[in-house]
Amino acid sequence: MDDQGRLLQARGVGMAGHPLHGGPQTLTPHPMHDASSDNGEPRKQDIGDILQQIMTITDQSLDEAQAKKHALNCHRMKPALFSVLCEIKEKTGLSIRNNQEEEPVDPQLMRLDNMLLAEGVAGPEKGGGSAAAAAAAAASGGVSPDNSIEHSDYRNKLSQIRQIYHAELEKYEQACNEFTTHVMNLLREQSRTRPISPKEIERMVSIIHRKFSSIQMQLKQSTCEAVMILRSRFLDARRKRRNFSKQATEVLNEYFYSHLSNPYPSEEAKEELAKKCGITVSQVSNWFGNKRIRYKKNIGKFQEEANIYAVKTAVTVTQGSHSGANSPTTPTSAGSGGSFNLSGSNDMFMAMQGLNGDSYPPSQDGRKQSLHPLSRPQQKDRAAYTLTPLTELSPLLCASRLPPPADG
DNA sequence: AATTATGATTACAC
DNA sequence: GTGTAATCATAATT
Repeated sequence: MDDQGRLLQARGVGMAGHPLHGGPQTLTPHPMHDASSDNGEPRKQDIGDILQQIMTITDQSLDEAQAKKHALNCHRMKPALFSVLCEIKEKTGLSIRNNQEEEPVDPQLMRLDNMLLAEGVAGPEKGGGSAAAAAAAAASGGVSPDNSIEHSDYRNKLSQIRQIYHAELEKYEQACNEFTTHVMNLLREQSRTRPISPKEIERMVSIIHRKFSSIQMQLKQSTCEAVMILRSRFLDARRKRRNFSKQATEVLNEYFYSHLSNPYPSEEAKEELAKKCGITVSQVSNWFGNKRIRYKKNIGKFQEEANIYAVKTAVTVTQGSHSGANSPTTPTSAGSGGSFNLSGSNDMFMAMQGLNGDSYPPSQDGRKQSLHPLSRPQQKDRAAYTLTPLTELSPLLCASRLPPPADG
């Protein structure tokens, strides 16, 4: 009962106090007006004083403020004022949107996180689970000591990045926690003089966290960038091209020349070759792709090589009656008469071997220079490389003549 | 330093 | 997906 009466009275003051923000003087009761008949007057004055003190507390020095705060806390009117503030807050608090805004997990952040995890930067310590390293190990088949140096170099740099990343992350986390606890303490202390709901504290904390996580995101971003640069410098096979080992090339060449009529290894064959050579299947595919096109473009140049491997495999193949023998360069399996795709048969290759291979694709220097990166070679250009069908070519070949260059 | 060899990548066709 | 052809970027050679 008494409480309510006080509350009501206090509320009156509180309401009046609202416009007070503009000018506190209006609220301050005049002491001389003290008619002494009304015992509400001194209280009014009290409250006015309290409010005045609260309003000006920030203008004072820390010690002063601390003392004032303590005084206020001990003030007999404090509970009443507090409850008033509670009520006001309750009324106005409704307007404060409870913006839950459950962060929809920033996709950008997720991407960064995933990448860092994949690169072994964010993952478990020294897990070696670095996908890159694992892939590299798989690719090398464990038989390439030459590039292991580079990989260790790469790993060193990566762990350096990793170290920095973790150190920074920890720093941020620590700072975040420190700041959060600081703010929470502040709010908790303030909650003695003004009502602060746990929700508000929560909100504040989440705001802080969001700010810090945006800083973290920057860190992650730059770390990702660093990793990307490192990758492109060390792992981009194109930049760091290494020739295959001699044995690997040998194995590949052996297969190529012993299947010259159809140099298209099946998936299984590729896998086996890859295993034998300690390279990946796609590397085998690349090799055959390159080999086919380069062989086709200039058979003459590969004559010797073809000879070597033909002889090599010849030992294993039973040589039937080989009369004429005017061309010892004939690959063993060439007789099967398969087709080397697109440009004709291997028969043509064999025939071409007797020619000056260097001159076959007509000089392309001019073309090359005139070819702007933006203007793609058209069918016309490609035609220069497309061999004439054997049926048309053979008479010429018999005559040991080259087809005249395109320009005449 | 210039040239050639070579593995990888790209664009395109099927 | 496979292939070719052109091209790139580097390694190796001259």
